[in-house]
Amino acid sequence: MTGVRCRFAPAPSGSLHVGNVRSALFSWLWARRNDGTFILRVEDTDASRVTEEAFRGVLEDLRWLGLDWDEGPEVGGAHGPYRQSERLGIYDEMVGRLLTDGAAYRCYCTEEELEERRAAARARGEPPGYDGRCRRLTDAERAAFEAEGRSSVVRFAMPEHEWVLHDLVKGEVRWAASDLRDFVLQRSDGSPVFLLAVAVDDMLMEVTHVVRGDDLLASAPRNIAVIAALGGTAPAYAHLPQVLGPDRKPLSKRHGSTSVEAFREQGFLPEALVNHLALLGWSPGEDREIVPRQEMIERFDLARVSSNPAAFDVEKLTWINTQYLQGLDDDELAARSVHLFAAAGLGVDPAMLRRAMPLVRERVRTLRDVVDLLRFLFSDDVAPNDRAAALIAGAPAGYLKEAAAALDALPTWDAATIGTALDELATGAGLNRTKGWQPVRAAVTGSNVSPPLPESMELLGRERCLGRIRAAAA
RNA sequence: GGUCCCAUCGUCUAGGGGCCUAGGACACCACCCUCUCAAGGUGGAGACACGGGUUCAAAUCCCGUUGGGACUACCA
Repeated sequence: MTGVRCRFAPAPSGSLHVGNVRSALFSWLWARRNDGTFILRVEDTDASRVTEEAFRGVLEDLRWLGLDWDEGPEVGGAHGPYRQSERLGIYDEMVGRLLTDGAAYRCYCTEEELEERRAAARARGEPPGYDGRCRRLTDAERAAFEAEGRSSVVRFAMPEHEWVLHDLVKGEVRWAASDLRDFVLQRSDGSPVFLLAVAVDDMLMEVTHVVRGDDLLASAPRNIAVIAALGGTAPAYAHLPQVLGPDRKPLSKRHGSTSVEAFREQGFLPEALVNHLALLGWSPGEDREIVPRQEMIERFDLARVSSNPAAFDVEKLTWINTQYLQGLDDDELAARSVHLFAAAGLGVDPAMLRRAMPLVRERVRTLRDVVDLLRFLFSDDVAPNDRAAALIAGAPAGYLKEAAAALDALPTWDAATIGTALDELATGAGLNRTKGWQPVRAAVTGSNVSPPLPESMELLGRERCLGRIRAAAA
């Protein structure tokens, strides 16, 4: 008896969008939860649109998210190959079997004819699917079409009875026989259609649980029928509700930056993204929100997955991200930020970056915030932003010049000493700490917002601080 | 149009007949803390779509209405 086998079968369209990732995650969680096998299968039969780069993007995203696969591209497995483009021969063979068994038939209807009859059926208020005409062709008629040189597709002869699916999250779903019409398995150019490939692969790969979006719910009975016709055992199905965008429309390219890549570039941690996605349609119970991976695996249960759609909430993701960010130690936080500094065109001194971590940890929501907050350390271009310029302009006459002199005279350069000096300076000018420190902050960092000032200045070094303050004073 | 799916605070959810004058989280508001910004703390506002049933009792079960969504291809 084989254990639980789950799969994720994305079309390689570049970076995965988070709705797909949620499906991948739940499938992965179910496999892990049951000490089962997680399979990655790439649905790349639509060769025209698939690039090697898009394929790599999918693998990269999954790895970044920590959704490791036991069978699939680059890791192999006993049920390969795992790219549908490499399985074309298998689909051919299966179509042949279906044809000889009479479970499928050649259909010679042209697109125009189909369209016409569809429109007519619809006008009569009947289900618009294929009417089954070629299913009943006589040998003579078939021969005539062949002689005529008509091209043909292979259609599946859908058994005419009611279909019942016991979906793991939707419960019992029924379809009347009349609603499930004969569908195309193989196009006239010989290429397999999704419905065929999925069924064949799930069967051959011995998948036990198909966890996917509920936009595929209606294709379940077709998948099952094909597998049955092939003599296989159909897997159990769990159709997940859609992930919605802020406008409550299914999340799609229309919502712009919803790709894993985009979130990574915006400075989100994979564990935060995973955590948020896990909470969409599933709840760990006990009012838990932050759920570490291991615990997520232990608590996950398809039976507890909700069947109503959930909207992806960047605000909540951001909050979750800060929770994880605060849990990172200095080395990790620094290491995870480095690539974003590079992306921002900033070269970093690793030691200095590392020392700055305690200053920013509790004031960043994304890794990009780390870059924004620390930019002044790694770039001497600190032209003040508008608010900073206003602070500098609003300082008492000669205030910054005085500050430079006082700081220059300090016996030692450490946060405590700097802080005391700044306070004395402020009191001398009749200002409170807030008012007194802000102009200095603006001069040193170019911004009205920064990590704690004395500590920041210690890190920056006396010379660079003085240079900036004098420049601002001028 | 047909078939199917879905319906608790703005959002994610807990809830699976009495424990609910509906709990938690994000966001929001106020206050506290405070060198800016955050983080943190305290408090606040905020929901069972509607209408019928069933039942001693319904957010929870059933039906309908309304509203969303999916599918309805030689797309996946």
